[in-house]
Amino acid sequence: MAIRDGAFLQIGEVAERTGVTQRTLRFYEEKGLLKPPSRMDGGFRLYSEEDVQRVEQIRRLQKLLGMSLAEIKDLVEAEELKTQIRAGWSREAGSDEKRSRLMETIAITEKQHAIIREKAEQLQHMQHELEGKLETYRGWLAQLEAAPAG
Amino acid sequence: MAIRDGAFLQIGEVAERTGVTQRTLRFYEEKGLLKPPSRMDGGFRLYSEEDVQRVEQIRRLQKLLGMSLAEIKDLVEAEELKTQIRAGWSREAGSDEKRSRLMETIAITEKQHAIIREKAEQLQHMQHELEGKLETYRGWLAQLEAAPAG
DNA sequence: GCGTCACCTTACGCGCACGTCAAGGTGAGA
DNA sequence: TCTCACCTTGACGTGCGCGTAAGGTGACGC
Repeated sequence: MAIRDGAFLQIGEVAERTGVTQRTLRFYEEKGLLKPPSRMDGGFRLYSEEDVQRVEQIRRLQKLLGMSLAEIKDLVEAEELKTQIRAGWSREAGSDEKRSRLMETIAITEKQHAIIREKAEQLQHMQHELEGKLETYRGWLAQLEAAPAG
Repeated sequence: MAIRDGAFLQIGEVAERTGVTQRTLRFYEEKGLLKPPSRMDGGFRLYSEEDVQRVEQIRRLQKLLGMSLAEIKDLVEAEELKTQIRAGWSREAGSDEKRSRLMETIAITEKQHAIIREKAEQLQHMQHELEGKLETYRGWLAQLEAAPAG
């Protein structure tokens, strides 16, 4: 039976939910894409829902953007930073530090945004190109239907 | 000195123009992504402008969509089919065959379109997500600027 | 106690997409 | 004819992203 200690998941469940293998989860951890999860006494990994979302994000970045894990690592490290900021947001040190951290976060997010925006634009370009081709082909087809002579 | 026999290019020039290595060009040929180019007497490969465009398309599909060369091969084979259709368009057999080929081409193009459309949509989703985050962060920053007390 | 099951680490293996020599042939000018 | 840049075909090497045992641990059920 699974453990369901509140919101913690074992590696098998995380694998099932995210569609990756356990090996992949350990691999991501090894490569620094996932922070080392907490453990049970026996050494079993205990993942949070946040970890699950991280995995899903990694997969999206892999499949949508074709990014390498090294590149993705940079991005998720940035995400980590954001989480840290939110965590210590209210109770922490001076507002100067908050401000500088926040600006860093914004800079990182803007970078991510720029990357995605560019790809999205290129994809839309390809999309429109294909739509044009399709119209052409359909035009030809219509001509054929209209003039059945060889 | 390069040869410039009309529109034919040696592998080195193609490499330079497309930004891939000569090895990569031979590799693509080996894998069936590029049709075997014509050759000089001595065996040197002679590429056409069309080949150059094919290479550029392959690279786009790789980088934008993160597709494997095997997947790309399917797509460019479809492109090849289209080219064949256009080549033998007027002088070839019955209009029935034309029609069926054309419909096949349309089906292939629609598939490509569907793939790209989906990716483009997902990317736009991510893009909007990031834009939302950015607004949030900028709001926080504004709050900080307004209330300088720790 | 014993089996089963889900997990653990360690470590070698694999497919992909090329990189990188090595050894030699080709083409055109001095 | 010589030279030299450019090309040829192997064939082995490399980095990435995992796959796949092999051997062991801890908790549960009988």
